Amino acid sequence: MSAEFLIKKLHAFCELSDADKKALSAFAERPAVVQANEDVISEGENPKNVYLITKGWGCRYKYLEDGRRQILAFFLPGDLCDLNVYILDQMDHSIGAITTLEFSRVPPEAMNDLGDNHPRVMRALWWDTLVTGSIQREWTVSLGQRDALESLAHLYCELYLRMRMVGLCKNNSCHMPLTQQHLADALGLTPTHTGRVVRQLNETGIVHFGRKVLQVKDLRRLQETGSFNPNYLHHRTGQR
Amino acid sequence: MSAEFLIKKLHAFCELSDADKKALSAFAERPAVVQANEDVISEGENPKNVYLITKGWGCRYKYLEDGRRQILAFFLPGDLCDLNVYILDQMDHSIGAITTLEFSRVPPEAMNDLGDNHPRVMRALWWDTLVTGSIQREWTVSLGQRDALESLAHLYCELYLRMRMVGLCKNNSCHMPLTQQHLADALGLTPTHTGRVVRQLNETGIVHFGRKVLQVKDLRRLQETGSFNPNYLHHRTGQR
DNA sequence: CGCTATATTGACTTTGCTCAACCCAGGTGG
DNA sequence: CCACCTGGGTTGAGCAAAGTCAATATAGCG
Repeated sequence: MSAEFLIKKLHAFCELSDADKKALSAFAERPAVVQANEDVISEGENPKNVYLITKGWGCRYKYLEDGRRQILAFFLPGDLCDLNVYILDQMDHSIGAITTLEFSRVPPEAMNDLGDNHPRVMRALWWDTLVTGSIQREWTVSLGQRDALESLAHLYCELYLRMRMVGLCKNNSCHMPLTQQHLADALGLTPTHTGRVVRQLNETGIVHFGRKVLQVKDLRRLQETGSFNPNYLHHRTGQR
Repeated sequence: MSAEFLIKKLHAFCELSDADKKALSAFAERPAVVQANEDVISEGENPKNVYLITKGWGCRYKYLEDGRRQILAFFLPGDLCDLNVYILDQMDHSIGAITTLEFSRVPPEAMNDLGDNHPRVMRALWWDTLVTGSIQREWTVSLGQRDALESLAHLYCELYLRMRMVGLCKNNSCHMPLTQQHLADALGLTPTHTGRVVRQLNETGIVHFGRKVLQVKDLRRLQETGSFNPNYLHHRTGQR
């Protein structure tokens, strides 16, 4: 039942029936695996499926000609990539694995089928897609307006709440297998400066990141530090 | 026939039949108007329609608590906002007018109808939505990786090509009713620095922006300056 | 145990920010 | 038709945030 994380996440939007859940579970049969640093699909390839991440962390990213890289989004278990991307001829960015990554390919027919027979689920998936777009816009805000410390705090909030939504937090902590290089590529900073800012935030005592674990000691203050407003995640209960 | 710009744009994706075009034209009946600096819809409101911009320029934007503003995207004639946004309870950002703005509200029923009776058009609209997402990601890349000069050149390219797609360029020039404040809010810079960079780019002779007109004298070199690769616009003919 | 990744530190540079003064063009009203 | 006003644009000096580069430390992992 490896669609469990997706099902858990969609619960933040609406209740699903058992039949709904069963239909979603069918998505996650025969998972594929890629190793860390390999691509699920690369820029320029023709996308033929929707991808459902069932285990591990991944990211969207894009290189410029001269080697600069921007990470555009992180993928967590339960994340779905681009509901109808197969309309396009080629990917304009890549999707890569950060850890060993397990995922399923959902063919367009399966999506159509879901649309015909489980409209409530389809609606929930569209909700998820809209939230993904909203997260992308919030990254634009971070990169444009927030300074390094705020941006990092904001990213911590996003990832912590998303992990919590799929039930992957315990004791105010969650796994976060990112290097400072990953954070730097996501935040548009250099690894050196990212390191300084990570330390600076650790020293506040509000949060601690190290050894692949993010521990949020004071979520309220972390949100303040990152000028984080959870409304953009469109969680039914308001997500705090 | 104020859906003409949308129809022209969709041509970059596929051919549409006369029946298809007629169905789209129905979208643009009874246009509404807002004045410059007013909102089409504001953050927090419940979105009930899809909006089609038929005339003028607008933008998506978002304020932080302390008054910093980030412009998230520019809207040009022919642009459609958020195909199924009415799934959400409230807007997580605002859509505002830059000039006097003419737009139509397309109700969900009209969208469903289009999906049922004109699948090719629906597919074209989804293409447009995917391109909009791709543009959003490219802004993330600009803000994260490109310096001020590159970012501005990249934005010039985007806006110029988008205006050209809807037939609003003449003699390598197009109308661009943006102040340096708008550019600054979009690029994550201060107006002062934006002004310096605008002048700097004008002085290269590659492009000229002033008095609300953007003149592209050497598109190839402008693209190089902005490390601009048009593939992300997913134009059928490759868009140069 | 040693190798490679990752992370840390320090000195110096650069890009873009701040703030304040000033200028200019175009629209308004006398 | 001209004077004024206002919003936008420009200039300059000093400053801060983040970048660069290189050396060093540390930590997982085989």
